[in-house]
Amino acid sequence: MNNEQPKDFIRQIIAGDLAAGKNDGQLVTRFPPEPNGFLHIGHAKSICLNFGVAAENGGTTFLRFDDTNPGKEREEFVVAIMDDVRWLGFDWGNNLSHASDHFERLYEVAEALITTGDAYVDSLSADEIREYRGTLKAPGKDSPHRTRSVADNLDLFRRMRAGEFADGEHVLRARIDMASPNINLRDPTLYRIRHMTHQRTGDKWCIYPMYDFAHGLSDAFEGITHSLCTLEFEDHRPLYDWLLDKLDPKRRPQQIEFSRLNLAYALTSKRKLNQLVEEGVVTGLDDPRVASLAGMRRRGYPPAAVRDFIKRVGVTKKENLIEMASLENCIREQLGEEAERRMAVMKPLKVVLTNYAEDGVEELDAMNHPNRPELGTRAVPFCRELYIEQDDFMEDAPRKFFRLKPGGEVRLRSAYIIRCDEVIKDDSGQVIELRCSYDVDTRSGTGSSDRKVKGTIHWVSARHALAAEVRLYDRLFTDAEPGNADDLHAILNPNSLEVVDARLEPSLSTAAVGTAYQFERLGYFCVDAVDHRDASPVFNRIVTLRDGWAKIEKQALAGQ
RNA sequence: UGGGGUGUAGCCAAGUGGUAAGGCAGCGGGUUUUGAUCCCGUCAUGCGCAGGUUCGAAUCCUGCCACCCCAGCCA
Repeated sequence: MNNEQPKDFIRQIIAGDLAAGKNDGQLVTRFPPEPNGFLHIGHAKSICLNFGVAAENGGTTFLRFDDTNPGKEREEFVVAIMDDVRWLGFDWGNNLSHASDHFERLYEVAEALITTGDAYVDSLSADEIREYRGTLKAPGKDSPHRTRSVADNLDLFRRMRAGEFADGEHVLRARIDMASPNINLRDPTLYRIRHMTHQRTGDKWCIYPMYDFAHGLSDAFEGITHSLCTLEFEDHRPLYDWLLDKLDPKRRPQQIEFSRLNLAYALTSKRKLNQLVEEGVVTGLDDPRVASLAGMRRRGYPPAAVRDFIKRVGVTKKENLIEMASLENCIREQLGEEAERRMAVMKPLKVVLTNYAEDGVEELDAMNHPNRPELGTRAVPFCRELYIEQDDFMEDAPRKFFRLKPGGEVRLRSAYIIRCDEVIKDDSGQVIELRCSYDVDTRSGTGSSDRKVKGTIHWVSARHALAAEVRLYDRLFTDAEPGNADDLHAILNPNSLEVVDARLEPSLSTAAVGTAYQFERLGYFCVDAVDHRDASPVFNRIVTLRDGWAKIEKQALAGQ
């Protein structure tokens, strides 16, 4: 993995500002989520950008909760978001803030704007305000209340704060230009009345600042130098700057916009996700099949892989739609590097080695990582009865099938070469057991035989293996069409969760919880396992299942 | 002629007047104790289109086209 951070246009601007000594050579950024839901992969871009660019330049980053709209925001999301940011590997230190921390100061600025004639209380209804605003092509017209005196405005605004009015009766507006071609400048609303309990300030306030008012000012209060946000706020920048002009802070933050990250087929819509939860299709917003950061964490995605993905995607102002394959490559690459390997058989097929001693048991040395000997080895028990993967045996195998077939040979990973001598079936013709013989001279690592066979498969000892109920999550839930799925049920993959009765290598005991895990042969999918002995989760990590992903991807594409 | 943005390969993305980086995907080959990994090769006579300036243009100029965002008392 290349650790050099490419210089995108934002990093170039910042490097230039720093070199020019702007902001006294300081760099302060912020990641400002509204605590109204879980963070998803798209947020990772903003997190990595804001925290990343600050860390690279010795700057600091605030984690600021934009909690200006009570009723939509909850403490539970605040906690989840902090967990996610930490998981991604970033630390805000003491720089944790909330827009609500600034409510008093924001109110003071509002009064000051009233005093200078830059803001006024409007008493039009929401519908009337919309009408007066005009349209995209036609200018708006002044509200009849636009000319209220400073004294009246101040009086009304104070009474708004005091709770004398009902929701919607009045609103505080900036006095800018009702004919501006930029609709955001047509006297934007600064404060609205909301008789609601705020998750942090309780019932102290019944008027709440709007995003545009609170955000720019919070940036200024916190000494933010570079306020990085997404493209849809480009039209808000003139308003952001208008506010700063009025406030005239010693350090003036600069808003810079970049395009948000869109992951093809990833389901990130809050509405759809909540529907999945309500219908019990997923266990929650942190279900391993959901593209939330919490889901990815449970799924076993290494945070370093997500960071690498964000780095590869880059930062531009271009609308984008990143292919899932790009993310998957980062995950696979990171896991391939860091994950220790263990063997587990998802769909067991019994194998009996007819020439192996009845009571014989030996401990074979297996490498924990095929390319990193420094990660050591572990002992894997081997005996007369084994389990292999049902898929690793084919009775009528095509020419190019390299795994086990009648009369054929295959190597058992870290063990011996075996030959399939006899196939045993039940009454229905189902293969239930294979009688095989092993070649004692081919024990792994002995070098006593240079015999080579084309195929290698994984296995577990039937006597020692842990029986486990394993839930296989083979992919993230996706939209049938990027960002446009009306029928939620049409986008669900019925095979996205499969429960199998698996057999695990003994070293995958409860002690292995949290151990990165990977099957080598396949691509990857997520596994949740429950050890039957104590019913606790044994591991929850990525397994490769490349073919499965490829297949399903095609299915989703064909479904359009 | 509302305003603001963006166009480089299937998907991202460098490039800032000197002759199109890199990654993903794909394709071809080699190694391999899991058909994985790894390695090697290949993949834009071309930069939305059309003109123009220049010895030289993805980069500069002109005109056009396409797509995205904005009319919350959401963020």
